[in-house]
Amino acid sequence: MIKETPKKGEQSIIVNSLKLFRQQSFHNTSMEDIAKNCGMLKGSLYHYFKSKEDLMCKVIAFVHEYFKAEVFIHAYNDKLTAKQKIKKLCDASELIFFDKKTGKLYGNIGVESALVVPEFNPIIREFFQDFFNAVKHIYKEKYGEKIANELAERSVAEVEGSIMLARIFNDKSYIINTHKRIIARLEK
Amino acid sequence: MIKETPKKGEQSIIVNSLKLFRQQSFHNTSMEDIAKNCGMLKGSLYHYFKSKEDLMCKVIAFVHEYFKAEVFIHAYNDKLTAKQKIKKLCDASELIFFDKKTGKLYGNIGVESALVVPEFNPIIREFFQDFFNAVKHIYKEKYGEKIANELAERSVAEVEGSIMLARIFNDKSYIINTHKRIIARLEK
DNA sequence: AAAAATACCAAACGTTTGTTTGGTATTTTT
DNA sequence: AAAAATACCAAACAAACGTTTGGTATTTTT
Repeated sequence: MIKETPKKGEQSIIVNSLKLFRQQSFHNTSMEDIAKNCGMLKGSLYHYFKSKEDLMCKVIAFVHEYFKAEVFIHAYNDKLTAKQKIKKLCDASELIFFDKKTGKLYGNIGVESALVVPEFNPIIREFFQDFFNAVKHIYKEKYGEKIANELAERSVAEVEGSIMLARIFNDKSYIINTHKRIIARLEK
Repeated sequence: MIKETPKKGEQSIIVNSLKLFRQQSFHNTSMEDIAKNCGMLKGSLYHYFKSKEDLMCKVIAFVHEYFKAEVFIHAYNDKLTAKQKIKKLCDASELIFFDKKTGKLYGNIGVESALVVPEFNPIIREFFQDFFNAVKHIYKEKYGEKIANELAERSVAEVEGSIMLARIFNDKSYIINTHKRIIARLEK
């Protein structure tokens, strides 16, 4: 018998939800949207998640793990120079925010909902803490503790702000220019 | 006869809505919330606004005008030096984002909803265009067209990013530090 | 092989929410 | 003074949404 059913199970629901949340935001995605995308009924989702917020939390955690494994990790690869590290980090995050197929620009799903659903706040903090630590770790190769700290804080703010502007004006170059500047700060 | 009724009329509804939208965001504020705050029934709101989105658009426009009159305007006061201008601009916006009474931190209501409600996008763009122009106008006193442009883009991104971080970590210093840096770029 | 857990379906529930309708005082215009 | 516009009230509506319940195959465990 050939199984042609869409992948199910918790993990696949999370991935499908992530896709929808990225495309249409948390508030504009209903449990029915998600269920349909998974080939099941919305009530069935409650077999895996106790609420929509619970699902979202697990989606954010998934994204967090993804960033750790695919983006932040480059900061700790000691085979690279500081400049190479930051470059890899920027490239990897561009791959996430720019959809090469559709040309669409995505934001950080957590950020946008963290300010509206207090429940998400703690996990978003963890995400940014890791983001900050990764960037700081790179700058510390070239700068002292205090300056590295300031540069990291500034870089994270600049990146997040430029992602927002990029989405509002539908123009990637805000992000690309910010990345260039961040890399330049490590230039010899 | 003494009139003790809460102020009504379109303008006062807008101001009341702004207060609620700032405190609880667009999605977490219902028409009933707004009506109650105005001392009327929610149906009555439709005498002034044809939808919740229409109301929000007018609230955003109100904020935009407020920023023009109280914040951006300092960029064009030619009695001030560039440094004085940017300083006034930063001070004025801090007055808006920090609630001295409650200690609460507010965000830019439009930004957070523009990414969720496409209808708001054009008016938010106008807001940022004016913001950008004001900052650029200041930097042009010291730098050439191209650098002023880049510095303005960067400053706006940094400010917006730091507002976001400030709210997520509930810590004003992100904004304060960013303002300091922006001012420092005009130091002799 | 029996028991238990898993992975759903089908349907309904209850609440919230934005919006509409019809009417009535009050104010403004003519 | 009559007519028209304004500023609401009171009530209902309709749709969407997250969630619950009860049940049934299927798979896993014992």
